[in-house]
Amino acid sequence: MTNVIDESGILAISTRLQRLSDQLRKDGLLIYKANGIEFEPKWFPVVYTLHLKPVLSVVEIAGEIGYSHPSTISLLKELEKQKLIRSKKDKTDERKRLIQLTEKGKALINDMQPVWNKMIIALTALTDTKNNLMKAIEEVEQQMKSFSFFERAQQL
Amino acid sequence: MTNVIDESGILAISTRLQRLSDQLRKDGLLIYKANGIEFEPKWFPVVYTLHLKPVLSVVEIAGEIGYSHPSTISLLKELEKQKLIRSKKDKTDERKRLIQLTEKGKALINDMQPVWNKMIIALTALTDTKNNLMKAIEEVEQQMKSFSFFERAQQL
DNA sequence: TTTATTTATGTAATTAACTACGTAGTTTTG
DNA sequence: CAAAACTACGTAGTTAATTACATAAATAAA
Repeated sequence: MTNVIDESGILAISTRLQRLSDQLRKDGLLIYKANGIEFEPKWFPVVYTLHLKPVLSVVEIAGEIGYSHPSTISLLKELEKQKLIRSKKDKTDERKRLIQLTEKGKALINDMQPVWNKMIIALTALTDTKNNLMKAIEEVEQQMKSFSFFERAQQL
Repeated sequence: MTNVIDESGILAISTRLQRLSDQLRKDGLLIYKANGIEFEPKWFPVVYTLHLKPVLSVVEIAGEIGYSHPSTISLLKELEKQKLIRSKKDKTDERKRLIQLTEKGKALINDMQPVWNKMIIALTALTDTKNNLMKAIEEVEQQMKSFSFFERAQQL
């Protein structure tokens, strides 16, 4: 811990969060690879969403994963190239593209289950410290919902 | 809380961290603006580092803030364009560029102090919940140092 | 039933980080 | 002390997200 940012305290919290996120994502990729799974961590939100809700439009997926719709479209393009998802027009609303997992996609999820389980165990061990990271995130999001960082700072 | 990602638990922790980081950074920008300060949150690590250690080379700054040196160079270019920093060649080592704050940079830091204080208060209030976010981050980084996410998952 | 508004999707340009590579000094080694 | 290895910096290209804009279909309103 010799560096300034680690010592600059809470002002650098955004940087710290991002760094932690990146590290976890990088390790995630390594874990999939080491287990012979061809899957990128950034695909997880879309694939997991379609696993739980099998047929959704582009905007619905974007809403579920909390990304903008253009970001979602580009993820969907990658997943389509991998043949993990496919899409069809909604017959009752011609604007909508309905997305679903392909058989290959469903099979991959099946193969990934044991890896996801390992990840859950490892992440739980990693974050189950005196101050639980997942709970801390949830608590802060809750706090922000009632009163954002901006509002709090302006009120002073 | 209707969306899937918020409910998918710890597997989506990297996405959650990133989202929180983005939100805080966006609000940070708004706070600077609302206080009449022309400053971008992404400059904070470099500027704060130079505030504490007044003369550093490019690679030293990169090390302090935990970024790659090309990322650091591009931040330095922006700060130089804003005339907040300047650089000179190290006479004992011709490869090195030594960076320092300009008078304008130092004055800006002075003007920002009250804003930083507001931010510290707001962030502290926001994150001082049952599970303290800053402490949680530090604890997880400590955990990862002895035994990474990848290592933990592979060992199972 | 036109017209206006909203919604769904898509494209283009931008941003903020990265890795990979190249070059020029500096240091180490045979 | 010449060659090899290392270090510092810079550029180019990539990535994963964004915002802004455009278009077409559906819905609401005049």
